[in-house]
Amino acid sequence: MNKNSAITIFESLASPVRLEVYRLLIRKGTNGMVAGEIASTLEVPPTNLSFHLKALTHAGLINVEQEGRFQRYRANLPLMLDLIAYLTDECCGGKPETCGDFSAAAICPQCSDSPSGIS
Amino acid sequence: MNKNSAITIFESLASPVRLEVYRLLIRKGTNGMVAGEIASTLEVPPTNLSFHLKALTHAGLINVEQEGRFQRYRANLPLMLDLIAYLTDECCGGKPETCGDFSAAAICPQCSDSPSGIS
DNA sequence: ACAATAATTGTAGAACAATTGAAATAACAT
DNA sequence: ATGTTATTTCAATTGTTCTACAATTATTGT
Repeated sequence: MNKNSAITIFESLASPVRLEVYRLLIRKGTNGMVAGEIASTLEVPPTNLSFHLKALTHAGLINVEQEGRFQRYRANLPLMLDLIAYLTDECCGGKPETCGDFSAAAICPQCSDSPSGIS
Repeated sequence: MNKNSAITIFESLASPVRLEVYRLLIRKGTNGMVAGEIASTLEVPPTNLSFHLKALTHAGLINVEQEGRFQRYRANLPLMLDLIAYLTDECCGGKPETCGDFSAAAICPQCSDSPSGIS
């Protein structure tokens, strides 16, 4: 994970259509969905959906696999873990004792080690 | 957390300047930073930084507190937890047995309960 | 009161993203 | 082979966001 990848991911999820696509695919888990199903479920014209699927795929947030004339899309959830790790990389400057009320034990490695960090 | 809040958060972090501000403030933890410090650290003109700080504040990603003529900004890390919970809300349709190789145990509540989910 | 410092607001032009419809590509069925 | 279905690409239009400069507000120090 780096700055450019993170930006691309955030740009991808900053669109209502793409956010709904991503959340839908997370709900569908390993099965995923083919493009047409996504289009009819979310009531987005196929041509527009294709534009958004391309953006999500380019960001790595979803994967695509061909099935005959269908394209099956699946969410890439682990990428979200990388992104969170990138954001909280050097939380509290790596000094747990300064974390105090930062209140993000569940997300910040340093806060978890802090005396006031709730595990 | 709802769709509009999530969109606003993603839009906020989709800008290189704002992403760097947010990461910088996470590193600074509870101390935070005043606007001028952020501007000089990231080498962004104050007028432009102000524009981005407003967007981040509006999204709830950072908080601001007045200190005399300074404005001290701090990251709101817990909001990130809400966002992640929103994304993974109904992961795998709530059926752990279908999670399979979804490989997101650390982030998806259902996957964590699944036989193949790694805790 | 006056000047200096910290930060924000308003405005305008440039850059970028989203949507649409028409056309193209590719796979399948008859 | 031909027609049909699934999906993507292209081009044009519209709307939004970014940046910079000038002006403004608010606080502090003399």
